[in-house]
Amino acid sequence: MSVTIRDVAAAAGVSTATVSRALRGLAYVDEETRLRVISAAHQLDYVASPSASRLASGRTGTIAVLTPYVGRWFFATVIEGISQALANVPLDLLLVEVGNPDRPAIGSIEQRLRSRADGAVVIALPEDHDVVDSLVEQQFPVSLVGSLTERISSIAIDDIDTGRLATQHLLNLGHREIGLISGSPSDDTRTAQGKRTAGYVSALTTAGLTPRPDLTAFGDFTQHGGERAMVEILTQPRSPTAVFCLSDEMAFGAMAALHRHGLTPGVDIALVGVDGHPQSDVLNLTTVTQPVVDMGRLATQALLDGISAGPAHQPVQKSIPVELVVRSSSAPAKNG
Amino acid sequence: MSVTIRDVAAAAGVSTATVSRALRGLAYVDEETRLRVISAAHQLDYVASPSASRLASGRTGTIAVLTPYVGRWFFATVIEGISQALANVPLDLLLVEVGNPDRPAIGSIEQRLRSRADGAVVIALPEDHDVVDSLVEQQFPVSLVGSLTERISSIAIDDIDTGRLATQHLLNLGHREIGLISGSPSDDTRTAQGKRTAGYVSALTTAGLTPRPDLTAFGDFTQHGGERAMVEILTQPRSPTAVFCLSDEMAFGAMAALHRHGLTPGVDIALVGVDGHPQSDVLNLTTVTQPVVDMGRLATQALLDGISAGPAHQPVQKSIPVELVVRSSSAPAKNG
DNA sequence: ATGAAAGCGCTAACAT
DNA sequence: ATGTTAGCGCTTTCAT
Repeated sequence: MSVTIRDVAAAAGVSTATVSRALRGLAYVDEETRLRVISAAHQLDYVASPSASRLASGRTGTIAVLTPYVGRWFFATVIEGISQALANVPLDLLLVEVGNPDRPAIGSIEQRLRSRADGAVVIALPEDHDVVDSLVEQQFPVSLVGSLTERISSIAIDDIDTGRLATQHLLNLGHREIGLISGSPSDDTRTAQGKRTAGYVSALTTAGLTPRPDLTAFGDFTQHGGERAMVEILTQPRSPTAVFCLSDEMAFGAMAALHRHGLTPGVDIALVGVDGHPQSDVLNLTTVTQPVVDMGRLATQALLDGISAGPAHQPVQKSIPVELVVRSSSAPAKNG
Repeated sequence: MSVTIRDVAAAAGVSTATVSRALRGLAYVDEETRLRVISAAHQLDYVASPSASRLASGRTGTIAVLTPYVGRWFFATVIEGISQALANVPLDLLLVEVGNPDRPAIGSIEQRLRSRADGAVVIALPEDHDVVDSLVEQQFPVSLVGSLTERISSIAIDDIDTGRLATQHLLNLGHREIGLISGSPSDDTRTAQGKRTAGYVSALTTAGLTPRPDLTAFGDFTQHGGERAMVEILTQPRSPTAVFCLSDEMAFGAMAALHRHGLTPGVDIALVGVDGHPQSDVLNLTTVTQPVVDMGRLATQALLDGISAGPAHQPVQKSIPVELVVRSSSAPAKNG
């Protein structure tokens, strides 16, 4: 079909082996020869066939990104960081949507991945998720972003601390009836959701309060879900004076619900989110921010290091510090 | 390393050719044989090596997505649509960030793509962008989302109309001094930005008005940029009573700027955006919405059709209808 | 309906 | 420093 390594070899008057070495910058090539080869390759507009070199070398030259969602802010932003980290290395980025219960894939992902990528950055999947587990078991290089674990490279914020920080902030403001908008009803303590909830509970109990189950609702980590959840909470007999939302997007929805009920965030009900979504600024949402792009970049770097160092590599674990950004959505309890 | 087609062949007592045929669902395989092969493959946990089959067949089994940004809402959402369209076909999704002036890539993208993907969905790049041009010239299957052109499959909204619609809405409300927040100072008329601006100008001139250059500012399609742009506009001697923002994200920034200046969108200055970003709802932003996920899905489908139909394929052009969603950010001019 | 065998275009020993 | 030569694991004629 197109120009092959043989054409370049012929044009440069060398063997294909020399072309291969010269073009990949390997040693044992006379500088003069290298230049001749490069020039020939350039002239012929030669590009090595990835399939061929992958087959021959056993390396795929690609990094897979495993993510449950691609459009949501947190995930898209992590992917942006990964893409940045990959911009200056000769690796392809294979995007794989996984574990989205709405859309099951064909065939097992672990299986397909094995021969398709040299490693994977996994976004927001717990360490003992089936896919992660079987990948790790197969010695497949993996790096997690959004959850921390000892045996695998992983970058995340301290979610328990995040929950505690947000809740404590509300407590400090004098709030005593603090609701919670979580993602889904699950008592899985390994997930970000589980940990943030644990932090929330811990802060409350430390303050001598008991979490009221009737003030917990679920928003599926979407804005519309957050809106519905807030409505649910508002229809309870005794409304809270503050609500901790496990993500900014849900908090935005909660804000919308408040507005629709003629209430003002920070005046009638205090709101705190998690993420540091760009819009939290415009909407004056108090939030616990995390450096999402950096996290994607760091996880990718850890993965690349792990791949080049081999299985002996010590996994990198990095707990990224979060920061509470106080805005007008959280104000002192009016009280009485 | 792992189990190959030969192992399966041995286990099933057939040749590798038969295994290949059986597993890919080709004809001329006895049903009984096929079952035996499938069962053997299953038992051995066999997965065909993509590099090998790609090399042998000449097809890459992957679709590239070319995008200038991965984290921004519009782009991430289009990618989500593409990912959805690819979920049920055996094609990999290769994500390639291009044309982001901040981060030049290594080597020419067109060149690398040729041997890496069977086709590409290109997001928001004009038809005569270098990359698109050279791809098309090489007969490489391409499908555009975000711009329309006759010779290539393309899905987009009518951007001129979009600009006109938004501006006309403001005119209908009685506004006469209508500012513009665009992306960047460029008079390229092929881009979405150029066309929306043209629609804006057209609506104004049709109404007998002359666009005032001092009421145009640039926000780089980001929220912070939109904020700065709005500040610029506000510091002009004669402020407008309304501003048309070429994207919702910039409009959010503009809202923030207004708030910071003690002004209320829709009361002091009317605002209209473009996109239908989920947050436009919470923020009560009047906007021209486009079905972004669908557009990604449609473009992908068009690409796949084009690939299977061969070069004879008639390109699909689809101009997606937009819809003006009126919210409280646009109110009648106070007037006098 | 199935098998044999020749590649696909590279890389990686191994020679020289 | 460079060339020779076996594959890598599949697909695809061409036979049978």
